[in-house]
Amino acid sequence: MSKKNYYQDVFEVTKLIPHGRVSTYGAIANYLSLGSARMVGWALNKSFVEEGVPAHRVVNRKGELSGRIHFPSPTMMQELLESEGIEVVDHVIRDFKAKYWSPSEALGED
DNA sequence: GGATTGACGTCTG
DNA sequence: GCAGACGCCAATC
Repeated sequence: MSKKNYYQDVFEVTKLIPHGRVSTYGAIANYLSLGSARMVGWALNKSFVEEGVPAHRVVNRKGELSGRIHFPSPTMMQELLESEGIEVVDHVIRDFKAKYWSPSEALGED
């Protein structure tokens, strides 16, 4: 079994998100060719079983913390993002486009 | 084993 | 430009 499960790939990509950056479900889904952004969200739902997965850095295309409700605390996600220097207003990332990080950037990380 | 749901995204009206 | 509906694919009930 050299190939990991698709959600394991989601964990890996999510872990690759730099500090102070955020990514979207669609970007990861597109990068992993999952075909559905929902798969990413569902996979991240299991991310709690896996440690070291900054699921709080993953938001929807609108930059909204749509998954905050699945966290131990609905404010934990925002607190974590603010702790990384990401401004969050009304559960929405400010300058989301500027904080946006694409998994493709991991290729030329260097 | 079928129907529903789900941390979303894109299209059409 | 905003709102509503549909599609994705897998897991859970």
